[in-house]
Amino acid sequence: MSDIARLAGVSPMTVSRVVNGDARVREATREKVEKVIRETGYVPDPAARILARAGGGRIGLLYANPSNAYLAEVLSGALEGARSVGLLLLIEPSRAGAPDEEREAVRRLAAGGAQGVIVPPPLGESDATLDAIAKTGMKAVVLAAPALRDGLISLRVDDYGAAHEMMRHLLDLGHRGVGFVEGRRDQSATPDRRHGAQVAVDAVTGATMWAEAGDFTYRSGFEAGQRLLARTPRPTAIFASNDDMAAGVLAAVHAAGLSTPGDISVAGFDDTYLAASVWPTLTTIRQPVAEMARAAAVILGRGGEEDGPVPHEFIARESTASPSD
Amino acid sequence: MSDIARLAGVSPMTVSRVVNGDARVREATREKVEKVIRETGYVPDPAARILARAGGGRIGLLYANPSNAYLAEVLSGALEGARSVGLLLLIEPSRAGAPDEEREAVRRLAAGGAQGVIVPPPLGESDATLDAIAKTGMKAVVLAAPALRDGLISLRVDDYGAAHEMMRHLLDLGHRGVGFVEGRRDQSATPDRRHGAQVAVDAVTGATMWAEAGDFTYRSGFEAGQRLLARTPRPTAIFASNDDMAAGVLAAVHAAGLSTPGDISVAGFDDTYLAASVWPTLTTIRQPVAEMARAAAVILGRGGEEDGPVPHEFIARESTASPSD
DNA sequence: CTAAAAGATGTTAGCGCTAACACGTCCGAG
DNA sequence: CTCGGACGTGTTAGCGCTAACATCTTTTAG
Repeated sequence: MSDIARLAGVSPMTVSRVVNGDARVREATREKVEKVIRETGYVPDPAARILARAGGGRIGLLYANPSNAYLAEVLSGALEGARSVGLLLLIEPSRAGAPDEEREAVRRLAAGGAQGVIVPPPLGESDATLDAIAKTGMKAVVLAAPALRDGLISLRVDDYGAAHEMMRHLLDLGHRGVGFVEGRRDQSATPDRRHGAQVAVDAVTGATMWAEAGDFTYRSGFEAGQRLLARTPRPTAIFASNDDMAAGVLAAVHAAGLSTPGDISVAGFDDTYLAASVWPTLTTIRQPVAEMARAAAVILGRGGEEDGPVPHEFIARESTASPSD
Repeated sequence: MSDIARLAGVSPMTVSRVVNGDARVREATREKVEKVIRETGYVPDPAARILARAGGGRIGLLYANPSNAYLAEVLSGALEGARSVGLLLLIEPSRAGAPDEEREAVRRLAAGGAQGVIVPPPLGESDATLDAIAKTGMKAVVLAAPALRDGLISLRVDDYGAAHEMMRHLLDLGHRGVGFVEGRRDQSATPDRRHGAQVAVDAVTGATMWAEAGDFTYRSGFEAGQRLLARTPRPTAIFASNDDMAAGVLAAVHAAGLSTPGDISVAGFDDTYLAASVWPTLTTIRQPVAEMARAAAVILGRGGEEDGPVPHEFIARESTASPSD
């Protein structure tokens, strides 16, 4: 860094300011420094930055295995958000369902000097993690989960509204008997989604919704799909509360010798990688996960308190159509 | 750290020695210090360690979106491996297929002081990434890909052997007409797996293998499955060269009104999350991805040169059985 | 045209740790 | 004994950067 400073004819501190996007640097100076940086290919040393900020400027990202499908997006978003506000991202593996490990992960982040922590699902609804965070006094942003404790900031889509919208879509297509596959009972999005779907159905005379239990896995979707297809009258559409289960429902439909969307429309929720790769591709609700993670990093950095629902997006694909009769 | 030193009645340097397992510390002193560390829950600041070690002690992990399913495992493994040898892990998003971004990601790591880099698929077979790495002089360990350049260390399972073993399993069950779904042509595991399967088939008189193209996606598996099922005589088993495609094949089997494994056995490869979540669960080959990533970090840290195939594991689940006739 | 405010840059100190060397203290060989 | 070395521990300096404050320069108001 001092080399850069010398080459640009300024002090190291000014270089630091330029690198960190400090506003109080004259345009001419900034350009001079940036030019030298570009020419030399200088990149600041992350370790030194962390150290110098000692206690400040770091945030943590917890992650647990089950959030598999999200991880790449969460990571990218958080990394980018952290970079944009000049924060360092400490990444720490945790393990949902193993309270000791969850606590240890939080403790590590705190020991690492994180002032804030991003908590993706399913950790955001885990008492062990939440309590440990509260104890350290770190700020926390939970993703896709409600703010279960005071002081928590929640970034999530409006599950109720999104489910309502999806069910509305199915009803508008003309479906009157619709199956619904619920998610895990211990996640608060589950009742929200079901409720949204139910309210949409109740608003249409002659429409009925049959709900079946599920646990967000492909397999549970497959089984719930089989149960729904065995009903008389048979539903003409099935709305599963996540994509994995919707894929399972799709398999059940095919296994029953029926086609999608010809005989049965199928809808999912989340817009994970799976939604666009199964056949037919799934009509679903997109949660802007990367965007949420980026926002979380920015909130933790700037100390902002932006709460409230994140906008979701209805994604129409091939798996829904009007009933054939 | 100085707190620990004070509490234990020693100098900070001695604490450092204890933390780093330096041999020249009297047993009594070590115990005293360790006791204090345990009681206080002290965790050394990785950033400061790295910094003090002047430039050394950092490795990078590149990741590209498509490696979605692997990411969580690769990350956990790499993080743990890095921690175990006291390295700082720099994580850098890249984008396979965008040469400029790939080069930029590598450049960033090099500038960040990484002396080595872990390259998960599909970046390990990308010229842009590989050339950029060579230019920086960093050591590199590629995961699940061959060492396409001199000096590269490759950590991969024996694709040929594993495919041979899986096909052998199907033949042993009594299958004689077996479908095979290939992966993307630009990944070297593809011919290896096909070849392994082919050789196993050739060793059994009366056995035949029909290969279909695929590109590792669920959808391509579904389509290849449909083509294979349309053949006469129809295969009694289908071996797809990854789990996503195997799941697609499963869907095709069900769509054709057939059952698995009753009518058609299906086998996958990789043992991703999907393999255990579809119904029926997939017989597949497990690649110890987390283990490989951990090993990569350790190799880069210790400067070891351990090469050679990583042991894979044959996982028998529900999707394969003897043919019904 | 001057003084004070505002803006831009420099200086000093230190983040938490570890190399490198300096300093005891105890040992056994001569 | 007495000296060289082995051993255990402390001291000093500095890794590359940034907070906080100090200083210098420009602007603005009267």
